[in-house]
Amino acid sequence: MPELPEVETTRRGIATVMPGKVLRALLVHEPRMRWPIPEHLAQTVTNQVVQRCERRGKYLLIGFNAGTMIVHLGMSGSLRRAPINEIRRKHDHVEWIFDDARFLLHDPRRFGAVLWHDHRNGPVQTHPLLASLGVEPFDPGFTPLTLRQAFKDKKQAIKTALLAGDIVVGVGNIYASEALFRARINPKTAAGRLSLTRCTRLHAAILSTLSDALHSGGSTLRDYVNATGTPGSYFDIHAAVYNRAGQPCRVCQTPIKKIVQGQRATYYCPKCQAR
DNA sequence: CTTTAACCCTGGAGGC
DNA sequence: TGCCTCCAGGGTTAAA
Repeated sequence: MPELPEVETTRRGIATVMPGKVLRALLVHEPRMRWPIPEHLAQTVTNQVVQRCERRGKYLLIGFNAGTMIVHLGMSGSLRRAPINEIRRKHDHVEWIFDDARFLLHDPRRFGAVLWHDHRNGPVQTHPLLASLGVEPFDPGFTPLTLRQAFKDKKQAIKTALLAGDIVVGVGNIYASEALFRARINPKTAAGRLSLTRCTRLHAAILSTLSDALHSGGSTLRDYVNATGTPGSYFDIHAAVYNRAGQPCRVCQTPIKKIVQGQRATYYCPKCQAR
């Protein structure tokens, strides 16, 4: 469910509530996530004050004085505020309980994670899961040259290289296809063959795609929180190519193609993205 | 070192 | 209805 825009929207949601508050309880109803939720996590954080709510890539970082909770939403996760007395539903695996607020981690597929990084082991950024992540797309350090340098000598297809997250984070499967369409670059092009000109186009396309999606992501998340029925979905977003196989390109009417790269679906216009 | 593929898991959609 | 297969927005890990 979450790509970077929804994770960032989630972060903003918890950041307006959690910091400065005492976490009264952490209820772990299902510890079997991507990795087991540490057994002693609840007692470690109970009655500790949340200092900050940050994000690195698609990881949410809930900071305490003693350490940082690392939360990932995986493919199907959401972290939403819920009324204190609302009945917990199926797949609501973890609860954060404050005096006047409550948050539920809901994750049917359990690809998500809740981990703990003790600050005695150094800054959270040195955690193995975070240490080799690429630059944040909205960081000023992310430039066309970042891409050109990182792609240099790579034989990997550009789509796969983008998705790997070790060059720039936050470009998920939907937005990898969307950004390449905006940049008019064929997803199969070897990363190392991209000129600086095309890296500049791709850089701008990544920023505009993510920034557009951030607004949509925010609205789908609000729908999700308020939903009594089905949550908002990224499939509702006006995608140029994603999930549009066989349908006419919005620019040239050529049917959109679907291929598989690295076991993930890629969509592109064979005419607009000829190479 | 780079690149590829298997795998973790549930549920929804569509075919029969 | 039911049963089956396929597919899904992520990312780590082992193997080639």
